[in-house]
Formats: sequence, C-alpha cells, structure tokens
Amino acid sequence: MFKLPNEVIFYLIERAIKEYRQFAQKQFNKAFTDITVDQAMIFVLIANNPNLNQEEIGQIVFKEKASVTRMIELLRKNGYLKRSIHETDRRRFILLPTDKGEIALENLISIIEKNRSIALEGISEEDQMHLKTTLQSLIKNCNQ
Amino acid sequence: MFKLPNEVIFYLIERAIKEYRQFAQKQFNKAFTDITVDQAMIFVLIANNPNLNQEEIGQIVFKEKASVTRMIELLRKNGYLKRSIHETDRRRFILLPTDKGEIALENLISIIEKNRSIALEGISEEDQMHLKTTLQSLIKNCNQ
DNA sequence: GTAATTTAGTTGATATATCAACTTTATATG
DNA sequence: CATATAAAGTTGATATATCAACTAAATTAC
Repeated sequence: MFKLPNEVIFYLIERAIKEYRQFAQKQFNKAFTDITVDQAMIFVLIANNPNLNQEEIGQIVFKEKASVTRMIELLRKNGYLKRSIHETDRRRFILLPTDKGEIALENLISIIEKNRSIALEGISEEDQMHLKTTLQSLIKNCNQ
Repeated sequence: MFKLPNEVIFYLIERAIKEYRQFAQKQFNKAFTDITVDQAMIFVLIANNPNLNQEEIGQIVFKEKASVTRMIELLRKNGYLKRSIHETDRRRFILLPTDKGEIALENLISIIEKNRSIALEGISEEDQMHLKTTLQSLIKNCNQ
C-alpha cells in the first residue's frame, strides 16, 4: 500500500512548483541580484493593477497581508517601488514603480514569459487546459 | 497581455498545493497538536523505509538535509521517533517509531488516505494520470 | 457630532527553510 | 599505515511566512 512520494499526485504537484520556482529564480538571478520569485510576482501584479490594496494583493498571490507588507518594503528598499499616500483614503498607499523599477519591469516580464514558455514546452494547449481544469477541481475539493 | 495570476498555470499549481496543504493540516490538527504536513510526510516515509539516510530523505521530499535534521529532531522531541546509532556506519542513525509513534502512524496514514481521496473526489483515474504526465513534462522542462 | 466598529497596513514573536561552515566517521590513495 | 578526501549529519546565520496584537484612519450607528 505504501507509495513513494514520487508516485503520489500531491507530491508531484509540490515538486513541479518547486522545480519551476527554482528554475525561475535562476533566470532572475542572471539579471538581478535582489529580486525573488515572489517579489517579481507581486511587483508585476502591482504595476498592472495599481488600484489593488495590500489585502487584495495578498489574496491574489495567496499570502498574508503581513507578508505582502514585507515584500513591498523590500521592493521599496531596493529602489523598485515608491509609495505615496492615497489621496482619498489616508490609510492606504499608492504603489508605483520607480524609474529603475520601470526598466526592471520590462526585463522581468520578458524573463517571466520566457520562463513560462520553456516550462510549458511540448505541452499542448489542450493538455494545459486539462491541467488547469483538474487543478481547479482539486482546489474546490479542498475547500468543502 | 497581462494575466491575473489566476489564469496562469503556475499560479494554479502553487495554489492547488497550498490549498491541499492547508486542508491536510486542518485534518491533522483534529487528531494531533504537534504534527505538521511535512513532518507527517517524512515520518511515514521513514517508517516505511528505515534504511534511507537523511540525505536521501531530503532528496525524496525535495528538501535540504539540514531541514530533514530539524524535522527529525522535532519528531524525536515530540516522542514519535527514536534514534539509535547505525551498527556498521557510526555517522548514521537508525530511526524507528516509538510506541506512541506507531499508534500515531496508523492514525496518520488513515488521515492521509482520507485527505487524498477527498481532494481527488470526482477526478477520474484518467485525469489523474493525465495530470501526472503533464506535471512530469513540466518538471523535466525546468531541468534543462 | 461623538462613540463604536471596521478597515488598511505594520510590527513583534515564532516557525521553518536554506546555505555554508563545521564535526565526526568512513573510504580511497599513496 | 598515514594522510587526503568524501560522506552523514549538525549548527549558526539569515531569509521569509504566519499569527496575533497593534496603530491610525475611515465608516457606521446612535
């Protein structure tokens, strides 16, 4: 009855995302010394959706708002993002890429696209759709 | 061109494993106060393969041997595992479940089986095979 | 309009993962 | 056999994630 983790679907899912993260991080490291996969993810997200608040960002990337605060602080400290206070709600911040951030963004986005297409090489559109559908069922099952 | 993480396959993979882990942890917490998903994973692995060394365990669960050391130490501290020195190689340890550990194991294994079957409910054998195959291609692609 | 509640974000304590340096034992090489 | 190298496991420093408690601003309710 015992199965090596290798044969277990959940282990494989875990492994897949870890391999992809490692691979993606390696690619980022070629161009940056101070950006992690998670930072890149929220950086691109914020740049494309400047209206999101940190709670919402957290929900989208499936992390706590406390973690979001800290990732944003790192992006700010490293000069990629700047914060200003929201005009009508002074509890919030407006997050915008700095000039350095804008340049980095372009680069990041092209690296991300390349990463994704390498990781999905040889996997047909149909298989990708199929994968998504199955994962969505799985997610739903875990939330009963 | 920008896609919300939701539509991106890698995000979905990440999300799926996080949801499963959260779900699994909740189930563990009903029966135990001191066992994490990762600890359960290596505990079952060790119990079924007492001959593995910590480096190998790490490779199988995709973690550093340093992390394995610390997880084993927790399992030991909480009374689930006992260590004795390997007869022929004194650098190694033999890891065996304690009596408490044996009882916990049975319980854990049945929880794990239940968790998996709930998470996979409604997903056909064929879809599961398909998922595995696709993830394996993805893993291979990340290792070029 | 003031008090109570909610919301946005931060911070401290804690847990766990990793890396690199280390100890101890085993093995290989001359 | 002595020494060099490799292997098993540990440990300290560091990074990041989470939880819960917190501050400050906004909203609701009286």
